[in-house]
Amino acid sequence: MQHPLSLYNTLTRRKDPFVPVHEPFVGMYLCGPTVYSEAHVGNARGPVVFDVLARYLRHLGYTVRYVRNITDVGHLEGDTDEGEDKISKMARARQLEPMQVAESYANRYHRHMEVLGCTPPDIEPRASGHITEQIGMIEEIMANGFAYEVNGSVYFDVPAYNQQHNYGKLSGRVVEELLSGTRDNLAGQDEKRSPLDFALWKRADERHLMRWPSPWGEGFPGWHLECSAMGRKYLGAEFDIHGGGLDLMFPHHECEIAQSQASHSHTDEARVWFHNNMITVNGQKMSKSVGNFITISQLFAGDHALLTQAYSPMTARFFLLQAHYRSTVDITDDALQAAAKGYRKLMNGLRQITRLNLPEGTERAADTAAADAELRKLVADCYVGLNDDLNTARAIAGLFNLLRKFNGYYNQPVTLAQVGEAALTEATEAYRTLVQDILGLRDEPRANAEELLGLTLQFYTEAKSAKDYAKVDVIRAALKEQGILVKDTKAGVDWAYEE
RNA sequence: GGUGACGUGACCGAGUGGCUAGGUAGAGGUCUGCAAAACCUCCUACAGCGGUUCGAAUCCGCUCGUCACCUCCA
Repeated sequence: MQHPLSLYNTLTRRKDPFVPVHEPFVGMYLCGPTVYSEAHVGNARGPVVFDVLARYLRHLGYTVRYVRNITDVGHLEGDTDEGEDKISKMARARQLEPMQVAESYANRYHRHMEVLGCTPPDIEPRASGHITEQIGMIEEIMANGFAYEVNGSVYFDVPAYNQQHNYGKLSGRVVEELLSGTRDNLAGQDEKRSPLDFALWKRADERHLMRWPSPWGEGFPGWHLECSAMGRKYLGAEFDIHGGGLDLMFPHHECEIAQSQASHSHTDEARVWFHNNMITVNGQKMSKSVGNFITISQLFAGDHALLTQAYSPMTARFFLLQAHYRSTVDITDDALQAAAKGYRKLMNGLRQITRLNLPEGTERAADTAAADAELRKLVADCYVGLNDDLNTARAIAGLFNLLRKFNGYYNQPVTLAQVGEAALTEATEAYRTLVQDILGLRDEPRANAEELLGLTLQFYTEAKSAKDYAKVDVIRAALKEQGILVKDTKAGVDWAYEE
């Protein structure tokens, strides 16, 4: 498959041409949500960007298998090993079954992803459903001498691993430097041989709600393990693209690579490690711990001190895609307002391209070569942007340039006659494809049907009192076409759905 | 402290050794009953100071500033 798509690979620190392991198949894995609280806008960036990547790869003709996990077990609270996992903690606080908490947030996450236009992943495995696989992986790592058991917990032996492999290859870290930087941070880590070691399996204390039997007693899996285990199960020992937020690069993804190397495959799990940058608020990373976050629900409702109004899901998607995924993007009310208008403009273009017909009596120019070439260049620019490390910002800029052309044709049919039919069709189809299929921006109906109906009934009432029965009949018939019955009652005009 | 990024016009935000980014906002114009939309024109910026170069916002150095990771985080 010939195409010039290049992606920046964190592992190689440069843009490399994308070559799948098993063409035409592409396996991609994205670290999904930990379903113990409401997702914020920052959490939406990865899925949106990864969705565009999946859409574009499909557009290029690949058969994509997209896996995104749901983390419903295990992530420790804080950096001590005494913590309880987040879901258990919340469940205890609310007197709920832990899975109830997870399920409820997972459902909400799905709704948000849906309205954000994210195609569901092909497989959405849950950590809790893959305990067996995770235990199996731990056993492999132990058998290879890269993990040890202490008091019912199993730890990954980073120094041992680093003697044969390179721990830190993804994030550019050096084990010696990491060691020197962690000296005063040893509280509660006495079970570990090295402070860099990380848990593969944790013994559950009596308070811990989520627990599973294992060869080492009752416990739960470590926080980096699920992705390695599930990625391997559904995508193979070496798959194509592993994505996630930049803040997962270390230690999470670093540990994933170590686990994969140490257990079985001697691969880096994925060929391309794909990291999106953070959303900032006033220049500072949006994060749960800092508390400067806007939840997705708050954004959609306009329910936040930083927001003057509600912003629709598609506005949010457009806003995210207007920046390149490897840049930080600062979220402000002004920026969102600008995005809302830009998004609308793009949507108006979607309707505009259906109206570009040569008027009766207008002759198409004999030689359209120049105009055709110009139009094709504008289309090509969009793809150049996408191919260059999925630069959606450039692609969108290209779309606006195209749209300006289309609007010009519409205003001045003379100029429309200068361009050939084939080139025009290509361009309008490219516009539609890029906007809807690749960027995944759909037209959100803006008009409120009830209000429009109310307006129509107002005209109906006015026509009636003016005894303009011709108009009255026209309105009634038109509404009947839409399945709406107008009802003249003593109390006034009302309506009902036709039964 | 270690490591790594970044500083673009009123705002957001691409990009790059020489060629218009784009969106939003603002000004003028065309169109229009008024308006809106659209189109045309304008506002032509790259933190500061040096250096390399025929030429740098783009490469190098220094200074200032901001941020990220090193701990749960997309």
